[in-house]
Amino acid sequence: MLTMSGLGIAREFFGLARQASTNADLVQALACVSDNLGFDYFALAHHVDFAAAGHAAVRLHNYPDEWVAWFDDRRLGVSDPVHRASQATSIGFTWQRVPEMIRLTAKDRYVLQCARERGIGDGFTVPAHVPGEATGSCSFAVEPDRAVPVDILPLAQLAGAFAFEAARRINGMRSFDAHVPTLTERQRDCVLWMARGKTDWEIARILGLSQETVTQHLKQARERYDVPKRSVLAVRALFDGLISFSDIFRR
Amino acid sequence: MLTMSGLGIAREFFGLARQASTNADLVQALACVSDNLGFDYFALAHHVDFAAAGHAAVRLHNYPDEWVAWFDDRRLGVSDPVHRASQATSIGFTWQRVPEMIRLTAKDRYVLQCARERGIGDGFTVPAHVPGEATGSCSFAVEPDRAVPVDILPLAQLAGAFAFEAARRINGMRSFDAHVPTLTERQRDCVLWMARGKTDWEIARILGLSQETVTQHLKQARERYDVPKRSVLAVRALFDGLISFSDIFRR
DNA sequence: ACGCCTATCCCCAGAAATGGGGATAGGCCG
DNA sequence: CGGCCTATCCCCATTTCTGGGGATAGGCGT
Repeated sequence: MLTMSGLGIAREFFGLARQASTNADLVQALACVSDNLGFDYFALAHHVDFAAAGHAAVRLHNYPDEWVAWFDDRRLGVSDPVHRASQATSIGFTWQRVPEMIRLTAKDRYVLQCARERGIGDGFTVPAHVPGEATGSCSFAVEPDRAVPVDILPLAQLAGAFAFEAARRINGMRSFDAHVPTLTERQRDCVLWMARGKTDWEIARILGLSQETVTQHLKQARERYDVPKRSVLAVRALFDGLISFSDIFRR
Repeated sequence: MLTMSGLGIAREFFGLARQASTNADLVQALACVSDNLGFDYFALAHHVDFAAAGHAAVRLHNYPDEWVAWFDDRRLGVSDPVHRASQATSIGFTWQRVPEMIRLTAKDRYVLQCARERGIGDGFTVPAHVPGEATGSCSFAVEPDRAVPVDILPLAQLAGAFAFEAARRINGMRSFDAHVPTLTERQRDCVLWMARGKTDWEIARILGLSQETVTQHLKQARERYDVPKRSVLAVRALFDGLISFSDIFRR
């Protein structure tokens, strides 16, 4: 449809992706950019067992039905070698490089071989990960007899990243009805140390309080969030940004 | 506008970043691209308390010394609002959008104000996250009286992403010791229901297992992640993308 | 001064989780 | 085939958490 070249393709795609308000819009935009960049297929997906958790995950693609059925039958969403490799890098990679990135098992090689037999040759995958959300990626692929257009890979990198973010926006990955309880400083401190795996007694030592006081703070924090267990308290506190993964993992 | 000169800048930078074998090389390349894109500053960093965990983290920048000293004094590596916001998205964002992305505290506003007073105005931050590694980002900033060059932000997005990956390569972040444990299907199921606040007994009812089996699955999951408490297990499973907030909150 | 929030401390009983030790059965892979 | 992983079940003792009930003290605003 559109004749685009170089960054013109990119500019056009960003406009489409930004305006897309439905997954159908995004599929159309991806099909367009994928075609213009010289690819045969695109696939934007969360790395989940799609059959089991379909409603919470996004998957947009124009892969052959036969391949998708085969993929889902074997529940490859999380164990697919390309998906696994995409968890080892922050930018896009061609599938030729997968063996350098992860240890391929016999099963992985079998998966790649089967993909080839079903029309999927080489490809380029842009990983996308947001802490607290399912890992995902946006891939562009060519048929077995064709080569990945290496010259435009930076553009594919951009398109993949923008497309994934558009998918997050469209599918409300971050939307959340307000009602965010406020915790006191001490309650937050206790929640943070709790999320780090400390017992009430240990938190008491760390903060210089009595064990009873820490228990009380966490009890009140649970009450404010109206959750029954500290594991949910940690999750909710993370989701609301009360504490962050960096907070928890820093030493 | 995305101009041919913009594309030229990008091409040149990718070459430099790919060839860079030391952090000094990368700093030089970043300074060059930052300048050419119309920014005054760049900062590529892991979101950690740099003073405390400097050896394991990367930080390359050309910020004013005064600002960095102020930043480190307050250990803002993890709580800096821009860093926190970068954990809520998969692509770059201008700092003006931070208030839409996270809840700003009074302290956050103070931090942003102080940055302004120390020569840092608006900016554009590209998040970079690899499961199992510290979150990080690559930012480009302008002085308070200048505007972020919005037209070239896609190029900044690309440059930031490539620069971060180059930093990972140069600093050997691709170590396999940051392993993400694999859980079995059942273990994952149990972790998910646990993160939703269910007791072992309840999970057993839900999954049609005995309470002992659920206890066992969660025990083994904790062992694989080498964590002592289910709250940490929930946090780690979230961080690694094994389960997601959408999984937990969907009903 | 009074109400409200916060932080701190205390007690108790019962439920739940943790950390050991086991066993059986099926599937997959070399 | 024999070893390894997985899923399922079971027992035990101890620790930890949860959900009730309290108390004292300071700060803050009206």
